[in-house]
Amino acid sequence: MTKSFKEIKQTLLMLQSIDRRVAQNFEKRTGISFTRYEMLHTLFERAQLSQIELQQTLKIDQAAITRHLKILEEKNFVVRNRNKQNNREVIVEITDAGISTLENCDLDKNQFIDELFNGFTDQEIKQLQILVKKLIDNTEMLNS
Amino acid sequence: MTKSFKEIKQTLLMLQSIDRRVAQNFEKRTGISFTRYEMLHTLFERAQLSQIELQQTLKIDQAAITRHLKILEEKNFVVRNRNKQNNREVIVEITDAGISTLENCDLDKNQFIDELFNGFTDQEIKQLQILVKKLIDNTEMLNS
DNA sequence: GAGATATAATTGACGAGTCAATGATTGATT
DNA sequence: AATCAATCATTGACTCGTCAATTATATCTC
Repeated sequence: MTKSFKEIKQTLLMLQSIDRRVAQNFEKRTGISFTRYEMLHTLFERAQLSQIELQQTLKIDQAAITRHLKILEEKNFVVRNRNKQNNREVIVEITDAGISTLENCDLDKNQFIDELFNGFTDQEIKQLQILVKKLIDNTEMLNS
Repeated sequence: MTKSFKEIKQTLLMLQSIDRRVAQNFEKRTGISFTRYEMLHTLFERAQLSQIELQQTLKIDQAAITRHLKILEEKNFVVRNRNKQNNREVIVEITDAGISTLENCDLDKNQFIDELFNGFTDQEIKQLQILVKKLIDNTEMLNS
């Protein structure tokens, strides 16, 4: 039951293009990289996290996490400390400066999301979410 | 009418993760980069194209196009010649070697698509396509 | 026809994420 | 207790795509 590749190809191409544009445009508007914003936001929601936990949430490589955190630390948006209970782990926390940076982005971020999903009904957003979830579950099986 | 950012954030994160995994896994299976496969496939469908036309189809930067074509040319999968009617343009064509490379990938590619869209109904694939199209239309408005 | 403008391709420098190798710490086995 | 394996973080080398600057050609305008 092989699907029409031509259409699938186009959909995948569009998906990649969307991602790139989202990242580019988000940074242009808010002044902070989309990935680093997501990191900060995740840390804001969940207080203290190890880098592994961040990695699992953001689904990017550990090496990338380390490098982003280095940048966020230089700007004093996060602090990092070894976990005393397990010295292999680094515990990351957002700082007040980090939180206020998040807050400053809020308007631009909301505006951005509104434009990105302009014309979408709640139903469609939910539908997209479901389909994307299904896709990512499938990608998790790909390596076997 | 700001949407629930938490869910949207997650959807966008998943989208990016899907794209990366698709590219990684496709190359691992077929031995050719996903983007370069798409280039070859586009050239196969449409015979002769300028690099600008390729760029518009693949929606990646011109610079990236130039570099991918350099690689494809080194492998003799494509040939490039200046357009005699307009010497600014380079006309790209797929070679027989390029075509047979495409053919060799076919089985792996179909297998890959089947796994990626495993459990999707035709209806769902169509739905995804529509939503993605809507999204990309919105991203095109973002810069204004 | 000469000079300004536009278009196509190329190059270099950059940021992002991946993989593989390394280091440091912890846990398990004997 | 000593070795061996597993886990977490870091680093270097790499690919990919972007942007900005450059070159070459074509088109427009006076």
